Amino acid sequence: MGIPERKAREKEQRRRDIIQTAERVFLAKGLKKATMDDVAEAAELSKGTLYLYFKNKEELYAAVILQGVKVLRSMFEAAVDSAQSGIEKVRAIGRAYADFHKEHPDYFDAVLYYQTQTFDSSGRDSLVAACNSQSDETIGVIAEALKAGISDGTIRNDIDPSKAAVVLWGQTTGIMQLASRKGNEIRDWHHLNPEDVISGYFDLVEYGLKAE
Amino acid sequence: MGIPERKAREKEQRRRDIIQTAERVFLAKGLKKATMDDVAEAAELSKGTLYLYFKNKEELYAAVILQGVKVLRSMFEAAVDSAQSGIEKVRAIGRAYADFHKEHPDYFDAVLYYQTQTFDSSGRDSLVAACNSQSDETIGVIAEALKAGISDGTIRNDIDPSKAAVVLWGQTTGIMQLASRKGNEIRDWHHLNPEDVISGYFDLVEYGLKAE
DNA sequence: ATATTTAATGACTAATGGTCATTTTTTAAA
DNA sequence: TTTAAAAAATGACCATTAGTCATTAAATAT
Repeated sequence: MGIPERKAREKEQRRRDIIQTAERVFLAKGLKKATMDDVAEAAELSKGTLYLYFKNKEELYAAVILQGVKVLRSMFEAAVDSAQSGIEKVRAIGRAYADFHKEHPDYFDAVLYYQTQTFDSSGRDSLVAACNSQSDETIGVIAEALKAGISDGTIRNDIDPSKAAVVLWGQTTGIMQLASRKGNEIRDWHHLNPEDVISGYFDLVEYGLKAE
Repeated sequence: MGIPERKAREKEQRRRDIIQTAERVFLAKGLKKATMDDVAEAAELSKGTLYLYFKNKEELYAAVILQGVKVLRSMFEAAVDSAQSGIEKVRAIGRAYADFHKEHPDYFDAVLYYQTQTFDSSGRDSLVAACNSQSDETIGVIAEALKAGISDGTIRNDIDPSKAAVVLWGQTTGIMQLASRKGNEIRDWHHLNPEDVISGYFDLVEYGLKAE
């Protein structure tokens, strides 16, 4: 009885194909502007078929977001590996986030979209759940850097690495969002360069974490 | 020639009425779910008339957002006045943001929407520009608190109050956004209470700013 | 060769932001 | 007061698009 297995494989493959096409279309036209018809045409399938494989448009968004979060996580990991001391690792992570924004603006927008939304009742095997899992791991990378810093004495030992990792994740996203969305306002109203705001943020974080 | 003046007054009044109605409708149904037809019906006007007074739906959103930002700013001001030392003022602002989220969740969502969007070519007299102005003043309140802290010696004097105010605004928004949108994930994946994350954040900020 | 199950289709619906020719109301002129 | 011109308001209409479902096509089993 190898036929059911083969069919399951084919179905899974088709699903993957759709995701890949959707990612191309969404990143090219922007999450909001790309329509399901666009995706269907690019995938050389009817729109109805898309809905056989994905509950709705948001599920397809989630697939793109997932790729973005994965890229971000891997950049964080590379950053951690590139630095020696714990405090340097943390700063490297910050720089990695800024690089991510610069090098992958589309993915950045996707990840920001994920951060902004509340996805209700995300089935356990859904793509949204996978995004949550990736986010968790990403925060885990931060936590590891903090722990390394506490071990090597470059980060004060009275902070809770797990909690601080979540805090850093949230506040850094806030800063990147501000720089990305309100860069012009920052310049016009506050006469500040967004880059300077970001580096000022890094300085403040470092000061808040550093031992001694 | 008093007629043009009277007509201008009436037009302005009608505009105000529409804004007030729109605010009621948007806050009741949620920004996304409320339709222009809803607003038109509530305002006892035809939909076409709405578009005589506002360019599009986003302009009406902006009116609601403006109210929200005004409330937030006034809460910040009250917080600053309630505290003595500079560092206490900063913490009070943080608490005020958390209270704003709790007491005015609809306005909080509106402000968050504003923070997330990039409004292109916002005419100088538009509501979006007014939001920008309010944001500017809100950040100004933070900057004043920081300056007070530097003066009274409770905040270290090597920070740039203007820059740090923007940084605080951005990162605090990020934390509030995380707590608001990903509270469940924080609980499920990291076994942390969002409230604890927020207070942990406040602690970290205080440590980063405090003198001595 | 036929029946059954599975996969795919695309015409259709519903919702909604936005428009515009037409109507109503107000003001100015005769 | 009557009529013409200007301003304000209307709502039927359009375009877009997410999502559905009866129908068709393809694959599999009998």
